Amino acid sequence: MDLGTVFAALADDSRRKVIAELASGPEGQERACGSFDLPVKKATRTYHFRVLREAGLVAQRDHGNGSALRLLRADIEEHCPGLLQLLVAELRQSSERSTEATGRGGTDCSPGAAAL
Amino acid sequence: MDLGTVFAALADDSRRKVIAELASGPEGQERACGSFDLPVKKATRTYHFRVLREAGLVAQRDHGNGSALRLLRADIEEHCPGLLQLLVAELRQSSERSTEATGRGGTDCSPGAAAL
DNA sequence: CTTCAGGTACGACAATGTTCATACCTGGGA
DNA sequence: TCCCAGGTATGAACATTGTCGTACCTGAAG
Repeated sequence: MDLGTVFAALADDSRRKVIAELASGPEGQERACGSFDLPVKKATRTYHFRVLREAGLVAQRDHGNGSALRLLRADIEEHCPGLLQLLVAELRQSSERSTEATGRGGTDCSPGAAAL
Repeated sequence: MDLGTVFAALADDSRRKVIAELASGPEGQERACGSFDLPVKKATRTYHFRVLREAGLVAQRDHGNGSALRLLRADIEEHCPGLLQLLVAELRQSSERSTEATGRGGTDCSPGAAAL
């Protein structure tokens, strides 16, 4: 687990969002790759998932037709304690911001945002 | 303090080393820009320091002839708790590695590494 | 079987990031 | 005074990254 690779992976907004949403969910949760709302085409999505895998942050399981991501929480907490909290806090802040703006109905309709 | 900018800044080995060495030193310590042993020319060094400044990680004071870096520890700890510990741990590991290899005389001759 | 949604692989491309040479500025010491 | 060490600014070369179109594969539904 290389810090440089991890930081490079987390420098991108889309990838940080994926990790933060996974970290907001329960331990061991698998989430469908298509369930992340990213502002990019699917080829780019595939690319981002690969970067996250190669940084050792997630594992990807192939369902034949679809696939799912699982956060490698134990590894991350062991090598980078506190890192996930940072990302979750950022995600929470951004969803608070959009809740303020619209009055209701921000990003927190995503599963797990209210859970932990 | 933008997480994306911070992670991008810390994705580079040289920049991570600078922050880690500053974080290993005492609070409020000022360290001469030239005292960091980086494997790049001085123009590149200047560039890296600028990236660190613009990420909000360090402040730079001009001595006329030379200049010095100071870690913005309070800001970092407030917005990214635990981040500095990660970098210090990585620095310590790498200097342990070189100490093992040579038997003695690794990177820890740099000021501040043994101090605290 | 045919079609379709979800993914991947590959190549292309623009945008960014990293590195350096060079020229320049500044202050301190010979 | 004249250098020199330490920094910066600029511009160029180069590498990397992020994005996408396209072609392709796979399993499920009709």
